[in-house]
Order: sequence, then structure tokens, then C-alpha cells
Amino acid sequence: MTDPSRLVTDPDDVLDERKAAILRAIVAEYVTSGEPIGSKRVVEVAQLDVSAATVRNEMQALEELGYISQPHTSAGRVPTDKGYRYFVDELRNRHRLVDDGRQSEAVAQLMGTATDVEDVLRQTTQVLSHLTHLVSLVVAPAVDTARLKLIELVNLSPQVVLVLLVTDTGRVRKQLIELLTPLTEADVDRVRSAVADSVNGRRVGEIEALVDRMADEAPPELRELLRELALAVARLEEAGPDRVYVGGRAALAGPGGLERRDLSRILELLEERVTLARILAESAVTDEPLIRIGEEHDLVDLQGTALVAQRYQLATTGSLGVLGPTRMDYANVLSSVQVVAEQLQRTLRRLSSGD
Amino acid sequence: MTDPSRLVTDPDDVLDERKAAILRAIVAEYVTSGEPIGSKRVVEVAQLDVSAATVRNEMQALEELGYISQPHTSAGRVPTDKGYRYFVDELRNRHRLVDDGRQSEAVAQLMGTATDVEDVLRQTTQVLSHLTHLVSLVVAPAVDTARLKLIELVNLSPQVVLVLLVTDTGRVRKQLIELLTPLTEADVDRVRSAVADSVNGRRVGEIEALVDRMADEAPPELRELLRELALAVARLEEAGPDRVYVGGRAALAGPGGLERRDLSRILELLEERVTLARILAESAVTDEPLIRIGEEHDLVDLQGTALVAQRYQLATTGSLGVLGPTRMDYANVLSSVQVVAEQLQRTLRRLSSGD
DNA sequence: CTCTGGCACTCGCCGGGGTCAAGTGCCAGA
DNA sequence: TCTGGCACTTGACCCCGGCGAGTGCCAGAG
Repeated sequence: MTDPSRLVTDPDDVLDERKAAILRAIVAEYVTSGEPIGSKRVVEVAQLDVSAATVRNEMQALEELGYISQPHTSAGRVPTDKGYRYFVDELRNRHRLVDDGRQSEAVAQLMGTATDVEDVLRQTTQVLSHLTHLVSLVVAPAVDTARLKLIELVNLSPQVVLVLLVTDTGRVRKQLIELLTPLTEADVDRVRSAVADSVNGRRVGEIEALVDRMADEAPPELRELLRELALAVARLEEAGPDRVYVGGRAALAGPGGLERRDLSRILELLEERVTLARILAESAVTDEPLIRIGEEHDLVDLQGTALVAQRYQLATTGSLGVLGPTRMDYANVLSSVQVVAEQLQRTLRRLSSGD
Repeated sequence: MTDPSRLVTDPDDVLDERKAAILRAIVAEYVTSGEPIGSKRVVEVAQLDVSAATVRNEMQALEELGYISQPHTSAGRVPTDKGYRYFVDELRNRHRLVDDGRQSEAVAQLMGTATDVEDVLRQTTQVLSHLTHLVSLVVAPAVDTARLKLIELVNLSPQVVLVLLVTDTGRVRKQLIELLTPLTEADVDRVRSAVADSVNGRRVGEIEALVDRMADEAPPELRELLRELALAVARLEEAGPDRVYVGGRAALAGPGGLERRDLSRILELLEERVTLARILAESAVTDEPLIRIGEEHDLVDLQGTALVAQRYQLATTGSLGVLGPTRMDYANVLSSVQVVAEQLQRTLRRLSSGD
């Protein structure tokens, strides 16, 4: 198993079954209780037919291997990031995700009332936060391979034109263009009709160049608008901050949430959004969930947090996920994220390509 | 002075000058230091030519009048909500807002790069949070008196139509309509052209009824779309959650921010947004800033916080403000809010009605 | 009548010490 | 290899006393 997301590739990281059982018990118990777990407690929950002393020896070994650690000498053990990592890897190998149906049902119901794509994405954050009690992140589908359905120009004033771009996935982008030289309504109309015909149904990726070429050949007074139009299309492709939807921030501050001093930094990160967009995008290359735990993050600000993300696919690809303290219920989170991703996929497909 | 926002209308609430000076000193000192203020400290900062003992007597009186209180017996005094209220009322009577120019300049610069109205509003939250180190709120202008500039229909699939509504203030609303019975492109075209002519330039408020009437007279297969269209317009008017922009949440968790247990509830409130929209809307009726301090809020969740809001006016009205702990620098916040409101007004005017 | 210095009082904070319980590491023996 | 036993460590809790900040009040001065 060569998982690139594994930072430490230790030859000893194949644990014998008893150690694994003990680690499992520690992670599971710690996640629910939040308190360090002692050997006695492990014996109780792990159903091992050995004494606490034996477990202690094993725990010592697990600590040396880096899977668990003690907050202080006379305390129980707490999973390290590596411990969590082992736990989730094993989790995914053992019982690959049981969707018990209740989840999908609840999700489908909660996502029923949306009135446009943005609404769907926003509601998705709600659902996801509700299921996991964590901060949820949803990245809107990429548009570069989507087809342009409509370009509309509205001249709000002689020097200000509003551009509307609509893709066949129902995504809308609007942008104001401020012109140096005023244009008449007629001018704008000419540009509109010229562009509308040659653009309809093309891939977003092709259009910038196309419009730019039109600008070269157009009468001088129209060139500025066409150039700006090309730029606006280019910007449509960017994974801008407005492509990320965030929900459930309250969970961060609630019980079991983050340390106060981390909170502020994380909230900033959530507001800035472009960094998160980039990280989430990494999950879009494969259908496997992306899981980053504590030290596995590139950003120091994300130490102490774990991210579970999963892509969803239409004609194009987007992704969603949750962010929370490393001490989270990975089993539940993993299945929630996957169920919601599926459901979102289905919903968007229904809305855009009309099933 | 009969201010309706004053909860307690106490006959004694006209303080003699010395008491007022002491209260001022306590508020000012407490706001910067965060620690309860003792009589000695008051004498130092308030430049009074009396002894600490005299100040103590006055402080006792102030406490009985409800302007200050002690966290515990042997601690200094802390302003109560009523104390803050007196402070800001006096503040506004004395030196009515000096804009030193530096502020406006910084603001204008920071708001320069926006590409559409939403962008401007989002950037405004950034600027406001940056100036005040508090959570900032911006409510987009109301649209009921705005004029419709464009209705566009895009049929994404036979049963899904995307409606785009654009007002002359540059505001865009998009909504998906799912039809029970499929329509051809030609059908949608017919509706589009029928609606486009009769709607252009009308006030948003009039249009719902107009489109509904068109539905009555239209051929049966087009009725469903027209009815839905009328509903979509109606929804445009609503002060929905998407009209509120929130920024600077990180300030809540930073030093000098809120208590941890309040944090979660406030974050929830910020995410839900519709409640805030309603509160902010109250500031839109007058040009005076709206100030709510602690117990003056209707919502229990907002105890411990203060809100300072101010409307801005285009053809229509919107509002913006900040939310933070009652212990905030009211003088600075008041002027920041007002400067930013003015600047936003100017920016939006430039973008929409083309100066 | 007002202001002032003085003084006793209250209370939170801090550090020390003692107890408690949890949990550990290790060892000798089965 | 496992187990019971045991000494050890350490944080949590509580009580205590001293310290300092700040107060309320009072008697006396202006």
C-alpha cells in the first residue's frame, strides 16, 4: 500500500492484530469521550481476553511507533495524527462504507427546495454541517469544459456594461465592465448579436481567444468592449473565491470544537476561501476521498484540524468536504461526505441536463 | 431628549459634568484596557482636580444610577450597557464625527478593484472589518423601487429554465424553474420576447402582477412558465439571506472578542443571515446611525454585543454596520461606519447610474 | 455643604502544601 | 508470553495565608 498521502513510510507500520485492535479502541473511545484513554478502559471496550498490564505493554509499543501519545505522564493515551491515519486507512479497507439509506433520504429531502445552482450548493453545506457537526465546504463545478449557453450584455449607463455569462450547467457569472469611452445602446447591441451567434454552445475554454480575435477585426469603437469581454470570460474559468461555499462555522466554536487561539486563524482561512478552494480541488483528481490529518496539511494554520473531501462529477467536476478538529468521527464523516456528494451529483444532474 | 432607543427613561439620567467626565474616563479606559477601572486611575486620566476619595463617592452614585458596575466587591468599575449608551449619546452630541480624510482615502483605495455589485459589497465588508476589527455586515440595496433592465430565459433542458433578472442598479437575480410539462426552445422564445417588451424599464414592484396577467391570457402550454416567472420576480423583492454579506468573523474569536459560549450562537446567527437582515433594515429608515447595545437588543443571543449600523442611499436604500462585543471603541466605529457608508454610496452610484 | 485623608474591610489572585485518583512502567513468577 | 502486584509520577482539587487593589465610610477641614 503506497499511499502518497502517507507522510511517514515506516516499515513497522503493519501492526499485528492485537495492537490494531487496541489502537482502534483508543481512537474510537477518544473520539467520543474527548478524554485520554487508559489501559483499563481499552480492555473493557476492545473485548480483549488479556489483562490491563498486557495492554499497557502494547500501548507502550504503540507509543514508540508513534501512533499514540500521552498528554502527561500519568494520563491515558491519545491518538497522534499518525494514529488517526492508520485508523482511517484501515476503516476504508475493512467495511467500505455502508450507506444505510437513512442518510440519503434525509439528505435528499433537505436539498429539495433549492431554486438555483448556487442555492443547491448553499443548502448542501447546510446538510453536510448538519450531518457531521463540522464546518462544511462545497466547491462549485469547474466550468472550463462546460459549454456557454448565453452571453448577455446590459448597458447600465453609457460607460458601464454588465456582462452575464451562463453555462449549460446553470452556472451564472456576472461582471461589470467600466469603459473608458462611452458606447450607445446600438453599439452594445451590435456587439451582443455578433458575439451571441459565434459563441453559443462552445466550450468556455475556447471562447476567450475567439472573442479576442473578433476584437481585432471589429470597428475601433467596439474593440474596448470586446477585449473586456474576453477578459471576463477568462475570469469565469478562475477558481475564484466565489466558487467556495462555507457552512456550519458555529461547530468550530461549539463543544468539542477548536482551541480558541486556532479559531481566529481558521475563520480567516474560511473567509479568504481561495486557499481552501485549492486544497479541495486536489480531491477532484480521483474518486477516492481526500483525507488530510493534522501534520499532513501543508499549512501550519491547519495543524490540529482534519479535512475529508470528495469530488462529485457532472459534465465537469466539483468537490465538497468538511473541516474540523482531528478528533472527529471519521467513520461517520466519511460516509456522510460520500452520501452527500452522491446526492449533490444527482441533484445537479437533474437540474442542468434534465434527466 | 426623548430617544426611543433608550430603554430606561430615568429622570436622573442627566449627569452633572463631573459625573459625566468620570463615566467618560471609565468607558474610554475600559475599552482600551479591558480591565475594571478604579478611582485612582480615573483621577489620572480624567484630569480632575479632586482626590480619589471624591471620585469614589461619585462612582458610587454612578453605580446606583446604573451606569457602571463592579464585577466583584474589591474590583474597579466597568460600564454597564446603560453606561455605554450614555457615552455614545454624548459622543454624538459633542463632536459630530470628524472624518480626518485618511479614512476615506484608505477606503476608496481598498474598494477600487471590484468587478460587479456583489464584489463591491463583499469588499466593503473587508474594508469595514479591517477598520474596526469587528464583524461587518452589508445589506444589498432593496430592489422594489428599482427598475428592471432585463429578463432573460435560458432553457437548460426541456424541463428546466433559468431566469435571469437584472435591475438598473446592476443587481442580478437568477433562479431555476423546473417545469412539470416540457417546453420547446421555440416556446421559451415566445415567452421571452413577449415578456421582454412589456417589462423593460418598469419598477420591480409592478411586474409580478403584470406577468401574472399575461399568464391568464397566454396559450395554456406557456402558462406554467409565466406563473413561475411571476413568482421568481416576487422572490426578487424579498429581503432574502443572500442580500447580506458578512466579513471579518475572525475578529470575534481574536483577543478582545466574545466569550467562547456566545461565539457559537453568534456564528450561527451570522450564517442564517435573515435575522440580521431584518435588524439592519431598521437602520434604513433614518440617516442617523442605529446603535444597539447589549440589553437593547431584542434577541437574547445578542446580549453582550453591540451593533452600529448606518444606511446608504442610491435610488434605493441599503445598510451596513458592524457587530462586536459591547466593549468596543464607539468613537472610532461610528466614524468608520459612516465613512464607509458614504464611500459605498459613491461607488455604487458611479457603477449603476454612471455619474 | 463639599471635599479630603485615613482606615478598616472585602475579595480575587497567587503560591504552597497535602490528598486523591488515574494511569503508568517494570518486575518477578506462572 | 502473559499476568498480578507494586512503586512511582503527575495533574486535579482543596484549603490556607499573604498580598494588593479597590472600596465604603467617617471624621475633620475648608
